[in-house]
Amino acid sequence: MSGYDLPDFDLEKYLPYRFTALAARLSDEMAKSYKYKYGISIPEWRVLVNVGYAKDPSIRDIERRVSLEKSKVSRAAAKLEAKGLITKDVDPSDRRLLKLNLTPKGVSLLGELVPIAQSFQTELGATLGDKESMLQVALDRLTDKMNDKTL
Amino acid sequence: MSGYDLPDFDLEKYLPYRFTALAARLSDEMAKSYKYKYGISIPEWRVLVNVGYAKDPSIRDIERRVSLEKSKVSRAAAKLEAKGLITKDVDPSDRRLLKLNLTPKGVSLLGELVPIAQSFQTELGATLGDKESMLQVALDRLTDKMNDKTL
DNA sequence: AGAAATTCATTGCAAATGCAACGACATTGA
DNA sequence: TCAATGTCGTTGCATTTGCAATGAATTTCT
Repeated sequence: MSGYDLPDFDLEKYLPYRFTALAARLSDEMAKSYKYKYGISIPEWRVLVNVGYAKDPSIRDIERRVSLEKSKVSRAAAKLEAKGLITKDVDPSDRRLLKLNLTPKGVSLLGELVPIAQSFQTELGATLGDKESMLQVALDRLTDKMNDKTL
Repeated sequence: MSGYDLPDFDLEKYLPYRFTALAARLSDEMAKSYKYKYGISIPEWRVLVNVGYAKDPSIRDIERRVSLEKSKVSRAAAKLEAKGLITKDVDPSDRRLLKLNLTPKGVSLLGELVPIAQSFQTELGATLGDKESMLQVALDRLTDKMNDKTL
């Protein structure tokens, strides 16, 4: 018959595989809404939204929060700065750290982008119905689990 | 006060963001188990497992199933072939397609890798408890939704 | 205090990636 | 039938990425 002599394995339910595929689909779909129109890349969007919605994040903060390599964050931040969307200032209380902040231009761009993200999220919520809160709990659990591993 | 004049937005619950971060954590954690020891990369693992557990997949099939760029699949497949883990044969019924198959060496390697994936999956299942099936349903819904978009 | 170890952000460089272009094959439709 | 269109896998090339190394600042330990 067809098939090899391999252990049973249900690839369709394998979580790392499912999350990876779905995350790529969701991110690419969102990117279509801003990439061409606003000329920013996926890492730039991720950094920008973190600067807007986390308090004074450093490069390292964003690395941890978004699971984005610090060199990637650093380069995305440099591009956002070059575009006049954020500023980078050394943190006076710890001069190793940078405090990233939005410029008025950055605030204005985020103000356009966020509603797009909101409506995408709403759309996803609609397809999930009452399962969304369960999903959020499941994601919390898995995230905590992975945090423990990294300690 | 701190904060900018931005629309309300709960970044912590924003699904594309959550999935992306979690997928990266899960994949990297798994990769630690095989990357060094078996010398294969993440894309190689993904292609290999698809060749093993989907029936005669072509490059294009894998592209769709895994949301992996076809050039990425093509190059991963070339490397797996060079390592003697898979074969690539033109499909006689449609000579544009390749049929990817495991070699005995590939079967043997997958036979070692899959149990590692299994036990990781079991571990994740344990932290999710009875929520795992809900999670799978939620993932199904979102996947279907994204498939509709791409049509 | 001050030497050693740690933490941040940046950068150089080799490797990986994405995208468009290409050749081979298949399908459509006049 | 055969020209036009579409699909599949590969590849060239510019860009992006990851990783290790670096320099600056801080913390830890003796």
